[in-house]
Amino acid sequence: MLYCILVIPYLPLFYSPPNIPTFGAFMKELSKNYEPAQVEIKWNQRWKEKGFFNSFPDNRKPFTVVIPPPNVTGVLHMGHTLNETVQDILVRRARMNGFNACWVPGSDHASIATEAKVVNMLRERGIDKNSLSREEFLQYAFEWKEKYGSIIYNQIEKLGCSVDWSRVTFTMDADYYRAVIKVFVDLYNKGLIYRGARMINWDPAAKTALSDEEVEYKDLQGKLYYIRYKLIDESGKELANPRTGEMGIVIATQRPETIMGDTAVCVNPNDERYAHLRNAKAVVPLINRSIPIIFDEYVDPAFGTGALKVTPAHDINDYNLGLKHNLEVVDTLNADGTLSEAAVIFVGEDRFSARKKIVASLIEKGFIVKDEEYATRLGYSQRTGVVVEPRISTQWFLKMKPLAEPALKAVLDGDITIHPGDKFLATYKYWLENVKDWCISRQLWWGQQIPAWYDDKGNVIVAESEAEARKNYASQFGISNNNIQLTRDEDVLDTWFSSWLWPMEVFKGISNPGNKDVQYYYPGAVLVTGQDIIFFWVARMIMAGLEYNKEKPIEKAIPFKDVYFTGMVRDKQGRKMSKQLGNSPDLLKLIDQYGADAVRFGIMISSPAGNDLLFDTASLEQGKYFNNKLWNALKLVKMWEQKIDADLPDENNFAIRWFESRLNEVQAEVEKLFSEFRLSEGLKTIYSLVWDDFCSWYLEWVKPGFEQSVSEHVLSKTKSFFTTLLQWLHPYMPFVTEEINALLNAGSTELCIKQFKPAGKVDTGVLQQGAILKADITAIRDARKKNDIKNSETISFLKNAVAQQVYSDSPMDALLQKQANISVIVDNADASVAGKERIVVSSSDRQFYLYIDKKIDIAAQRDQLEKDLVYHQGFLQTISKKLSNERFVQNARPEVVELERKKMTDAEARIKAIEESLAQLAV
RNA sequence: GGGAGCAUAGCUCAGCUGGUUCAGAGCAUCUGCCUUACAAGCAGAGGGUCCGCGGUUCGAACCCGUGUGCUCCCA
Repeated sequence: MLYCILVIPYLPLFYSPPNIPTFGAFMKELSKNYEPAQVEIKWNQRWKEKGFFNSFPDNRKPFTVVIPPPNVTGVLHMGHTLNETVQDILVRRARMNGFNACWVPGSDHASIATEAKVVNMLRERGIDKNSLSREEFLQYAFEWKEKYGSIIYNQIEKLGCSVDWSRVTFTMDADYYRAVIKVFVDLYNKGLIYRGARMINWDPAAKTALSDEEVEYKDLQGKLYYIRYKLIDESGKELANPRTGEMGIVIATQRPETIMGDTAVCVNPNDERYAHLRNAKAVVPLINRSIPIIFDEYVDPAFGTGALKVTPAHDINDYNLGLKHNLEVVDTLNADGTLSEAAVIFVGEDRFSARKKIVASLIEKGFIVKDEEYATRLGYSQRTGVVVEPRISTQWFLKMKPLAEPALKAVLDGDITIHPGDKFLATYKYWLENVKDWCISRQLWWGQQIPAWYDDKGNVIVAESEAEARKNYASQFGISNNNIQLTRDEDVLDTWFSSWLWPMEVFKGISNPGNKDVQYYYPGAVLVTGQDIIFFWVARMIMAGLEYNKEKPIEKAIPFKDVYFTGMVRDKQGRKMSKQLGNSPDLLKLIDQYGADAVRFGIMISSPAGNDLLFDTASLEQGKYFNNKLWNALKLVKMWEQKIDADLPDENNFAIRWFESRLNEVQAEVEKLFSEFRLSEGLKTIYSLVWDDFCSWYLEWVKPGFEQSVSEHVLSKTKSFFTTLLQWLHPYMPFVTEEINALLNAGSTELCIKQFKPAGKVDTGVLQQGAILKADITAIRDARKKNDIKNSETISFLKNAVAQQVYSDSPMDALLQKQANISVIVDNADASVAGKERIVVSSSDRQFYLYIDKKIDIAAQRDQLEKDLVYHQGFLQTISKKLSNERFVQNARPEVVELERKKMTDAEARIKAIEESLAQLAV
């Protein structure tokens, strides 16, 4: 016994005949499971060597996509992964559809975020930014960019993105820089850019202005302090309220630390409580400054005490009141958020600690009447996370109205289509209709320096270079060039002021207008981006595109034809991915673990257009399993190559005709889904076609029995079907498909450039037959399972008349027998049936009888059949009720009525069949 | 405060112009299988008051109103 057990497993190795590889040998050639790591490196190299993704203008139609340039500050997160995957799918598909596809990669200098990181890096190295010159600082910043930019580019490549690396662009490249400056000067000369003092959002950590869009509001619980201000009349005598006898006036504020900036107290002119205050003055507590009482209907008498302290330097509404009433502006804060000299007390103290101290001394001196909890809202800097400080400052602005109007029109007229439109069109429209001027200056060094020069009197000259500025200044002011002292504006431009030129300037459309590339590639086909930057970026690109291509027809002026918004990637629990939560996975680790194709699959399968997706590695696992399924199908087909028998009769014609029609049918479906940008559904459709139709049905149908041969025709057809499936799948999963294709069809064209063929004809007849066959096989397998008949067990078999009719097609009949493992066909009179139990299997109106030796549970069968009968009778009843309803027959569309009639006859046939079966059971 | 969206199986979601072989998919669950491509697999199964209420209609997951719960955007 022991001897046998030890020896038998080794026998096949010794006895394998020559020339026919054993399964063992075969396994050596093709690994047990698909192993992505080496395959991905290999194909990335080969694609690059052959330059498949480098695009040059030619006479094909272009398909241009510009990557939303990731910030150089870090690494790609899952949101990028989704974006890049979607773009790659569209670009690869276009390339395979005859377009000259060009996908331009690049990155964004992200001024605030990057500068903050560089400053931190310097601090860690013990260098203070303020000790550096601008040029020195920029050198460090470029060093940073080289390091992190390359990390991002590496990730893009690892993911399999088919970008044209020869066109990689960075928003601080020399040409790009010139383009931004050129646009600034141009818009200034057109009167669209102006400089003005405004209340702006100030980031005290980054010490820069922010645009409205860079501020995020959070609800929180604040405190409202009621503070009593002393009142005095013109002679300096303290005033009491004549009606109540109360001294002074009580004011409610959330920000007691700003009282030193108060320059008035405002009350409503109709508020009788304060009618006695004309010509009176209030005295600011702690610093004893007297300020006027002003009267304005802006104040709501019902809110708080009906008296408002006015601090023009620190609140936009107060600022406007100040303008109206000609108030002094006292700015009590420094740029870094500490109290300034103007505050008189607590100078140099941070605003939040100053608040505590001021509250303490107000309490101590008896100024605070009470405090109460108050639900409020604070603005936070999107970049540094600190509370934004409203601040009066001189900044550069871009007038938006004239730019917004055409940008809105282009979308409303359908020149640009937003996907999914129902969701984001309204948002886009609302923003553009209510757009405010764009604050474009930033108090930073990392970015394009504003090309404005000032003389000592504050006169400003805007020009593309200092030389030109001097020349213009000289001619404007009549001074000889040599005597001019000009200083350049210290500030740089908002990052979005450079990235709004992206679709043009990646082709040097601004720095070298009308060049061959921009003429060919502009406008882009589709822009893929996150919905969160619809205002920051998308709307502004449309504005820039229209502004700088005014002479062209609209379809040539827009920066892209379609905009596809992806949703946000959240974690399994639906939380946003963030560094603080640590719930954002490392892309490279995921690729190591699952393979790039599986990552792409996982993120796409769970990503309905425009909806947020909950990222779960379970879907990546599904992708990995799918890779493996493809790999194993390859192994099966490769094995058949060793088993060809040219003389074999072709009995698999039915399976081949059926699958061919399925392919053509699904191709049309997939094309429609793509035209609607429903990429996730497209993948699902192909996935199920591969796994279910191809692997579970077709391959099983044509698979030769153990140690049997396969015909040349079946093999070549199967390979061609498989290749087509790989080709469709390629845009989603480029590596595994390319690899399998190469192994399946040695020396063939690479999939990434192989052109799609138009869909062939669909034979609906054979599709219907296939559906019937599948249903019947499943029904018989189910019956076997329910009656505990092993698949290997031989059964005798009889069909009713309807089934006999359906299975008069003999190849189809052969497949039914093969797949249901039926070996003996009997007729009613057959002697072999005598004494056997009979199981009734009904599938629609077809009935199959299985004869077996063992006892079966007739009662259970009867129960099941009776349940079916009741259901179908009920069904029939509702349909006949519907059809006997005159209003239905009159109002419904004819084809609907026809369908109902068909349903009725089908139900009748089904009921008849079930009744027959029940009668048979009774025998 | 203003606006938009969502609610369907245990989970994540499809469900196009309203038409009971239309309540569906994937994952998860249960059952049986190591069948020479695949146990990362095969074969089968169960599972839902389509958020509540009212209305329109011959007919509602789908249209309208309303309530509840959640999400996002803007101030």
